Amino acid sequence: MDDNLLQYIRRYIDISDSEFLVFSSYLSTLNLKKREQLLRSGDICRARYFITSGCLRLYYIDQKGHEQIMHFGIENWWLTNYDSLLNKIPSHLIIEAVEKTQVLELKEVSLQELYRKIPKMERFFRIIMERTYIATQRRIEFMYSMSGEEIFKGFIDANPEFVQRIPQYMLASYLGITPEYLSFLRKTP
Amino acid sequence: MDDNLLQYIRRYIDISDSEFLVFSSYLSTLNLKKREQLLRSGDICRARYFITSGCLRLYYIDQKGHEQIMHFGIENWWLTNYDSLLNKIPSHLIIEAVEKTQVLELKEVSLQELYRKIPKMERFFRIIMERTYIATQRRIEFMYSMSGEEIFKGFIDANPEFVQRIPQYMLASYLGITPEYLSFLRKTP
DNA sequence: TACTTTTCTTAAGATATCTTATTTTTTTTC
DNA sequence: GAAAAAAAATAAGATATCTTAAGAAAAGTA
Repeated sequence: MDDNLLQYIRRYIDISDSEFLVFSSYLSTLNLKKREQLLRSGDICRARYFITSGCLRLYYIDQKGHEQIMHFGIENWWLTNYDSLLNKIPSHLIIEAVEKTQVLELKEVSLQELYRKIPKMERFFRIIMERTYIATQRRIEFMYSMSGEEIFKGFIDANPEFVQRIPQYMLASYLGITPEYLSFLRKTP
Repeated sequence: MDDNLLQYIRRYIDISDSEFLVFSSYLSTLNLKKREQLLRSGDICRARYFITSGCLRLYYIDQKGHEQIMHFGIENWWLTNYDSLLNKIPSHLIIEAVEKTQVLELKEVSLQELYRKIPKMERFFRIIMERTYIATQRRIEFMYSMSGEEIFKGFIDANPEFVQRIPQYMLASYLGITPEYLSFLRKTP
């Protein structure tokens, strides 16, 4: 379990076994049932979550009462509400398990302490942030330039296995179309 | 000029005058005329740009030949194509001056050297990245939950002075609507 | 000042996407 | 394994937004 994480970290920085042990000591494992929430609307987010198995979604409820999914997170992704976490403001985003999910929790206070103990973790999280940002940029570009139909077809082509894993109405929300329209698009060849 | 930058950096990290001098030595000042390009389509992006005055836009040309503006940058913002910069791939995004603009150029190779000399710059750019990401997240959320009309009205309410500064067709592109539709929305009360 | 280029407006017709409502299918729960 | 709940499909009508095309206004240039 933690071995997977070690490999993941070593993709980005050199870290000794002993340093990794220190890092690990700051993490706690959480097991979530389907639909269990890690972050509730109104609460201030206090931690980052590294997903070891399963799938999370980050979403909010809009004025019309509809769920809007901003992100999904799967194995080997970090997920949190950065705005709430770093600016210490109540979250209107919800983090919830789409399926049975296991995460490693890294509390933000612990992380600040960790930065002091092992300064190179600063580098690690810089790199993670850069990569997260790039992924988001690509997504914006994708959604800017295409119609709903192209977004939908492009997404299932690029992520066929993931599409199988989540309910269709969640995919629709993530892609920014209604479930009915998605259903309509599925039919058309 | 550089004093403004120093203040800006000290908002996020403690940095001594001498450390700042080292940092400054890695920067070069560039002056751009309106429409001059900092990054051309097809080139690999090699630097980050800190805008000291003026306005840049980051955009691409879509399949239909239309400009799609992903971002604007104004005073005290960093702008670059992170995907091209960090993954060393040719950029299809263009960075161009909307008006007469002055930037400080920080080459990526220099930055890697700087991280070694002054490790706390690692922290600085981590924080900048986090803030940049949060700004983008907020924007996605904004655009997800609203119609074109609401996006437009919300944006001019939030950024009245900026709206004055750029041509309307650029604003339309940034907001993801056609200039004709924007023009139509402006009339309706 | 006049000329050229760029930007903005207007309006009619076209279309992508949403709404609402109903039915069918699949999944969950007891 | 039956009942209940959740998810998906279907379809008709409504609407937000785009397309196209032309003319007006503004800005840049000689």
